[in-house]
Amino acid sequence: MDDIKANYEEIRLGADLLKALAHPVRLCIVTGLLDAGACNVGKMQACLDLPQSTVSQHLGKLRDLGVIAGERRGLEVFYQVVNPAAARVVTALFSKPDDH
Amino acid sequence: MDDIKANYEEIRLGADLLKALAHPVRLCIVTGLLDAGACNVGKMQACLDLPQSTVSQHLGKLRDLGVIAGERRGLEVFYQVVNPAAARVVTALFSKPDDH
DNA sequence: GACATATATTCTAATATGCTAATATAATCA
DNA sequence: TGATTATATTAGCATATTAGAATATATGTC
Repeated sequence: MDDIKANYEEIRLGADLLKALAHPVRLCIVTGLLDAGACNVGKMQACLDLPQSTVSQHLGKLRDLGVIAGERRGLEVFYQVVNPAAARVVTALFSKPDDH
Repeated sequence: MDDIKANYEEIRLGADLLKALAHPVRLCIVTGLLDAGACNVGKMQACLDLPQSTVSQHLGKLRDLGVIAGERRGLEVFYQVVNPAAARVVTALFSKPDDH
């Protein structure tokens, strides 16, 4: 607790990553991508039942923070999770600890 | 990706937890508490070098979401992390994956 | 090139969040 | 009881975030 500001930069970056994940729609996207491996925007949009621009903006935030990356194939863009820390966080969040 | 809304309530709760952690000061507090086990407010305040009310409000948010709980001893209140999912998330966030 | 489809960006209004200062509560002690 | 210390709460303002509509940018097809 004494050197709480020593690694403040790391804390700040960590908080930014958590903030990117701390929205139901974005968390839903990342969770879904981790399950599915990859997905194109149209399908996500259909699953989420949200306007195209809303989904695209959330994807943009995740992209800007390096959580996901997209690859274009023809008209479509397929996204996947490329940030190991983000994947660890989401897994940890939803992992049921062993009952005992 | 198909049943992305099936467990939407779980997603929403998870996002709320991440939101509580997604601020540098609060993440700093939780990280510090996980390291130290417990700490009183005055010491946190001194470490963080922030006004008393600012720290108290952040503690309040963490308390309201069940991330931390405080126990009064005389004039002081000692807080500790009581939410396993929050602890798992912070640990996952800062755990260095093995190089290989 | 004109058109259709998939995705991204920009703008705006509404809402949420964070900070500061002031005030309130709780516990201790003289 | 009055004063002191530690912590919590409230109110007001500034800033950030969000959703949705409109518009823009690829890419592919005719």
